[in-house]
Amino acid sequence: MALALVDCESFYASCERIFRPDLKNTPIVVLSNNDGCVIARSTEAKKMGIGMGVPWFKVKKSFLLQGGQVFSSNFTFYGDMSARVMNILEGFVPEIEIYSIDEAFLGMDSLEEHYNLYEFGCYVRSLIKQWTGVPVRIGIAPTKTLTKIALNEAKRINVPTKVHQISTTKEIREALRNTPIRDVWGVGRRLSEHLNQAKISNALQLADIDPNYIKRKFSLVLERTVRELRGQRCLDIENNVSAKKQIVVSRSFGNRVADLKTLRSIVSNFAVRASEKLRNEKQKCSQVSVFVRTSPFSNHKPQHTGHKTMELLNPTNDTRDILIAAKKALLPIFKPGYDYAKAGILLSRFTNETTKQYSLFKDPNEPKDNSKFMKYIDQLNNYETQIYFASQNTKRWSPMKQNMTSPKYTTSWYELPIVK
DNA sequence: TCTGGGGTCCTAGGACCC
DNA sequence: TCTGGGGTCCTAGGACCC
Repeated sequence: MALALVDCESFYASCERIFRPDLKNTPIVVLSNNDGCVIARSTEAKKMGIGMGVPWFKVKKSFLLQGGQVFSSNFTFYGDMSARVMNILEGFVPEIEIYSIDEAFLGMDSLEEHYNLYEFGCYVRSLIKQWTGVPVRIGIAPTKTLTKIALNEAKRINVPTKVHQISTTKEIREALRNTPIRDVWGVGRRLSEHLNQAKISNALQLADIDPNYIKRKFSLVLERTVRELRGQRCLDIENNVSAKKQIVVSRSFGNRVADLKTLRSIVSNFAVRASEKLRNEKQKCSQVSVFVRTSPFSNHKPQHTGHKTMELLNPTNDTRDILIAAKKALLPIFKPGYDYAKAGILLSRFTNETTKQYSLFKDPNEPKDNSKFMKYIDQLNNYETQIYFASQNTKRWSPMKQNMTSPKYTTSWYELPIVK
């Protein structure tokens, strides 16, 4: 019984290096929207002590002085590189779950009798490196939670191939003993605090507790984690991509926004984008929520957060309906006199696009289904034209600051790398 | 000055029913 | 003085993930 976890090393930072061989040993960090936080670090940057999620302004000076290279996030590019890696993996295994942009679980049960899994992992790793330039690490173990532990162990004992398998009880217990409780998949900040209070500080101690006791004292979720650590598979490979249950579009602003008019145009932009995503998913929603909030970090200033959910009588994915609902929701939560730092829209309560639920109180004047109109707009927007709705802010999508973005090397004809 | 964005699952407790 | 019991459904919020 074995699963594998393939994890792209420092993914965004590695992507930035692919078309910039001159940056081979240079420390690299990639920043979040607005160039706010550090969200990816190359090994060199990690060694310099740059933490995950630290505000960029706090480390900027020393990082750059030491010769570091910084990039704003270029998600279009990372998404494309991710698809290439996943594509290769799909060709090698019967079962795959793409877990995030830089991770995938592989089902290895059927390969086990024909292959040496460790060698198989090394082979896949070298192919991915050769074909995409992305370095990956592979952990192999009986359960998902243990594959994460295997990766941790590989790092601790510094496995040069970056591929590591733990399968015997001895290997597993040794790896568990060396994993701090906080590094266990499913144990976050709060849980690790509670567990530490109960004198449970490493994964082995957690694994040795009766799962039933854990369920009573903590939760069903942690019980599953314990069983997984003991080698009992509770989480399977989920290869049918299940439909989304909610869609969120939100941003922090580069500059604070205090007036309703500006805020409304920003929220309109979010609504338009969220509706596009919804149509892409072939779903309709019947709930639209909007939220706004001031910056929790400016605690000397008056704070306000507001959120409001609108129910729609008929499920829709028409931008016009969603825009109306979003603007209605914004009105009661906006209060003048506050400097807003972030806003967002959340669509939920999805139904399939093709099923139509008629309202008991159907308005006889309600227009006929005009989904063709939105399809047409989507088509236009996919090319060079850009159709806007009147309430949108057409100058900037959201008031964001970002100016260190690398080219869209692989997704734009105009930005293809040039070989000289 | 400057602190990300987008998701999932679980659960306690409220609303409601008979 | 004393004010049922048991069930379902829904939702907001918490915790976690990358």
